[in-house]
Amino acid sequence: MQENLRELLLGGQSFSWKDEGDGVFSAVLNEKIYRIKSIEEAASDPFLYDYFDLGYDYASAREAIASKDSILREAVESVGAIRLLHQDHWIATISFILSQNNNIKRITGLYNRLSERYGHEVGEGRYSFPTADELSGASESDLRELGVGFRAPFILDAVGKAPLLDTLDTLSFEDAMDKLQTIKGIGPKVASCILIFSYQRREGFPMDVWMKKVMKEYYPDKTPQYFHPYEALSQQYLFSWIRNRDS
DNA sequence: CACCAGGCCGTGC
DNA sequence: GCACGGCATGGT
Repeated sequence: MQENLRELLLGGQSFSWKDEGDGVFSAVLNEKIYRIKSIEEAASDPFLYDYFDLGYDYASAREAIASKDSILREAVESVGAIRLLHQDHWIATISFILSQNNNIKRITGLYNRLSERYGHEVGEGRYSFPTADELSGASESDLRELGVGFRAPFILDAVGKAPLLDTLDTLSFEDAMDKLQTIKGIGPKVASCILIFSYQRREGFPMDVWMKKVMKEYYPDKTPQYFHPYEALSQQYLFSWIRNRDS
């Protein structure tokens, strides 16, 4: 099945990637500028191998999901091959704090402004996303001037609690959810996105406005448990499917 | 002008 | 426990 690199990189899992045209996508990650045109190119790079979760058998997962019901089959066939990224904990946390009551285009803009203002240049005029330490120099009014709005105090709370992010790996999913939600601005939806897209917790099932629509319309009597053991990937397929169909 | 976007917080009941 | 208003900003 055809890899849908555009949906994977620009579809709301990550806000790090830029479309350079001609099928090329670039991002500043791991203190470097990465440029790729296909998933296959990532296999030879240890960082990207891990980032793109290349050790997981997505072909089998996709087939299992598509076989579950006709809606999921439609979603898988229309979206194509996508994955669940394995992003940096800190970057994912701030990214999804920025995402609340916001849209992907504007989230990406805020991500880039934070990088250019508080990150550091890695070459070619491209900037890394700021570390918690780099962001600790920002005041609430500084952040509001950048355009983050009411999320400014949430970002500052996350800066103070950044060490917490290194304590989640050994916890159960529910305990990790609870601990993440001790950071202001992180509720169930944002916490599950962070756990899926940064901690490889495939049992997460984020309920944003798009997924509420899908569940109400197509799964009125179902819970996320219905999609077990592919909650997160099923959710990502349904999210991409409905968003591309209705927007 | 209104309503929406990968929601959450604080308050009231 | 659940319902509801408020919240910054930019797009439609």
